[in-house]
Amino acid sequence: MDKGDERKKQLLRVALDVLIEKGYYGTSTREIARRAGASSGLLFHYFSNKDCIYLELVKVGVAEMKMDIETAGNAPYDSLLQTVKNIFEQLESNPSFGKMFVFMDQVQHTAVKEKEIEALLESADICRQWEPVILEGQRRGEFREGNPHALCVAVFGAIQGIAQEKVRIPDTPLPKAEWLMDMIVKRTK
Amino acid sequence: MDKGDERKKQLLRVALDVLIEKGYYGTSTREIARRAGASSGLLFHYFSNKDCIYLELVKVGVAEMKMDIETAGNAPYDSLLQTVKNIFEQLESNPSFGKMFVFMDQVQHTAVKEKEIEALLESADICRQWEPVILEGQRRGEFREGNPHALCVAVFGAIQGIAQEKVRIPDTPLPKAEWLMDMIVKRTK
DNA sequence: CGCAAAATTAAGCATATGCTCAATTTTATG
DNA sequence: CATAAAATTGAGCATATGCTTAATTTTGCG
Repeated sequence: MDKGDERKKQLLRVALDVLIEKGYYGTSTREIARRAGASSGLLFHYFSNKDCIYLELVKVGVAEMKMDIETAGNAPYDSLLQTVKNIFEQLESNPSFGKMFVFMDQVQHTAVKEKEIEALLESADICRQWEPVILEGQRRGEFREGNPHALCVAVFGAIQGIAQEKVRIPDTPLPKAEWLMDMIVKRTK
Repeated sequence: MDKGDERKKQLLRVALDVLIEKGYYGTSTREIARRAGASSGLLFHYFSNKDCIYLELVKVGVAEMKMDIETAGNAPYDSLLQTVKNIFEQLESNPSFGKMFVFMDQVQHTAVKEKEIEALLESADICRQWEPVILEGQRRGEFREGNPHALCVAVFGAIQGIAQEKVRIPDTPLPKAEWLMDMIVKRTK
């Protein structure tokens, strides 16, 4: 039972809440400490500085955003549908998952001059992740023609926007994953 | 040529940029003034306090978000399609339009204890705006069945998320408006 | 118990912040 | 040009911030 490690995790949880509420620059180390029932000194005992807390959370966020699309041989439609379904399920059941969406979105619009953070964000150009599956779907003639990047933007943007709404108003009803898929499959009418 | 009014507008423009970059709490009145080539004193000559600048921008944002869907007798599909097309055209041609999207999204996740701001945000539950047209489309059998609120969330969330991506990476290719419509029209296959 | 390692605190420093105010410069107009 | 209104400045107060440091308490363990 590493008591110190528990405190650290707790401080990170609180930090995420405050960061979502007030943004990076508006989040004071004092408030994080106070809300966690600790002193400023203690916070700086566990984290060498404020940036370091932020960086740690961004790392978690990037990892969480990388939803592995099991393109392993599966049909592009099925694997994408399953991925979207997974995300929606997590949004319904796990509030901190949605929070991370909001946090990461905020991170991407916040100018923080930290080399390491910028590198992390580039490594996780989350939107483009979907491009290979979409290309494969187009090759097979299952997905509609058009700029594959634009198709990525459509489906990923939708997920992002829907997640934001869900966090803001938790009882928001989520659309069906199939509806989103209809944006990218080839029309038959 | 009201010189003072021009300054005020300029200060508001700069304030929007800084607010998007750093969030409400991280935006200092000094920085707004400095970036606008003015002194702190001048800023407080035009705005009685920081909240007042924020409020003014939120007002503009709320107004800009209320895209009037001309449901006037038009078929729901056509009027919705036209609305989405308009939004995408503005996103391509007018960068400040996209910025407002990002700003308003940030506003909705930022806890600022200002009665007036909360009231404004409620008055502009932007997502639900679309519900009447969607209901009419369902009544006519043109739109798919399902929770109309969820259909709103799908199409509005998508627009929101796409706008965010466009602001973050300006050369992002936008999806076609018709693709978004495919989320809500009744499938024929 | 004894005692070192770990957890925690409180005070404090240098700097940044929101905002005020008296004073100065610029502008417009008779 | 004169003069009042408008625009603008810069110093300054009270408070909040990031972070340090020396000191104190709590914890685990032989």
